[in-house]
Amino acid sequence: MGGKDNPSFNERCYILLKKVQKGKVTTYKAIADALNSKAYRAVGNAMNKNPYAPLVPCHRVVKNNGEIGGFASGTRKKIEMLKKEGIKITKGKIDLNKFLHKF
DNA sequence: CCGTTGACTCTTT
DNA sequence: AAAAGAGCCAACG
Repeated sequence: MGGKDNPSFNERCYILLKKVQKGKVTTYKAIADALNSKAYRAVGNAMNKNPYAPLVPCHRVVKNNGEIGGFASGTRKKIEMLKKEGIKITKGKIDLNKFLHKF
């Protein structure tokens, strides 16, 4: 981030995501919305490539329906990290009313 | 420039 | 409730 080109869509995702504190999550849609875009999928792609982990906590991004979503190193890992941060996952789902970060 | 590719989402079966 | 279809959009070759 420090010495890159003009902020691409991806960069903006990362900057936004950095604001999500431990114990909270956000969704692909929420990020796209915050960027005034409908590029839900592009957000996922950005996370998949995230070069700034763990500074940018891409594991705190889940699906809009509370399911976990994917993870470059395996969804299993993602779940464990989230649990370790205090997020409860019931039947593979997160209660967004409780854990969703508000931008 | 055009076609493909997804860590997606919404609607309709 | 679960699956299938359609829509979306940035990145890459």
